[in-house]
Amino acid sequence: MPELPEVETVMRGLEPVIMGAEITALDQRRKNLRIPFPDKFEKRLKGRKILSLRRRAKYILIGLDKGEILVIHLGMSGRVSIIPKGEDVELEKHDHLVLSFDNGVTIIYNDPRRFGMVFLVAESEWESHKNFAHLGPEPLGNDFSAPILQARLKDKNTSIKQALLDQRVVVGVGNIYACEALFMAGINPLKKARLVKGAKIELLVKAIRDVLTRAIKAGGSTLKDYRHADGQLGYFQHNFTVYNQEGAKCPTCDCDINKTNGIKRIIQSGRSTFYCPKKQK
DNA sequence: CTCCTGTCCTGCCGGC
DNA sequence: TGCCGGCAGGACAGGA
Repeated sequence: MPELPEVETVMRGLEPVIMGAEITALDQRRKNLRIPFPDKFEKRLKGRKILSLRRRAKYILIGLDKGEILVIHLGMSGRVSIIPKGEDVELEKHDHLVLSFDNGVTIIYNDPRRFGMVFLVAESEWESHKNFAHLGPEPLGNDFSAPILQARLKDKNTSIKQALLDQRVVVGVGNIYACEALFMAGINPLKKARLVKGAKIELLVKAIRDVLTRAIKAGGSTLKDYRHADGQLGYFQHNFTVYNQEGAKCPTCDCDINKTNGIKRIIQSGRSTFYCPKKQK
């Protein structure tokens, strides 16, 4: 599920609720997700105060006192729910972690497919940790620009679509926003990455930034009191232009009039790509 | 090295 | 109604 904007939204939703609070209990309801939960997990969390919340790529980093970071990755189907003080905690299927805080709030991590990860890493070592060491630039940060993207694409023999999904090239872009950004930039997803350059790179950088920024805004606007009505963070409805729009008319050209049949769906590396063959050359 | 495929897991949807 | 195949927003290991 979640790409950068959804992860950012979850983090922003958690921040005002748990910042400064102390963890009083952990109910760990199974032993692993994709990877095992940390040894002595509750012991290491209990009594810890939340000092910071950050996002890196699609990871949420929750800084604890005593020098450890609680790292959460939502995988494909992870969700976080906030149960406010005074409300009953009713557990549902696939609720794997239940964190209680001294301010009365409860946080639940739910993940049906269990592709997510939750682990601890020392504050001083997280950047060299194997999950973070090879990550590319943040697309909304200063280290993401046309020259930098071009440098990372120039030796890539794969398609531009697959290159954008490679977290070493740029982080946070997943299947949906890769499709959307390529559409905005007018680039064919099948085009070889190394052949995307010049003005097209400029357009692509702008498209990636725009599409992610707009999605974060949409996510933020769905956060009512920093959570959905049902308490869930992480899922919100977007209107995608091409993603999941197979057969629809492309909004910016007359592709379906000349019976090219509008938005097309193809498979690249086993994953769906949606695009307009007329607009995206 | 790079690139591609298979795999982890459950839920949902459409076709028969 | 039930069963089955296909597909789903991610990321990794392993093989070519």
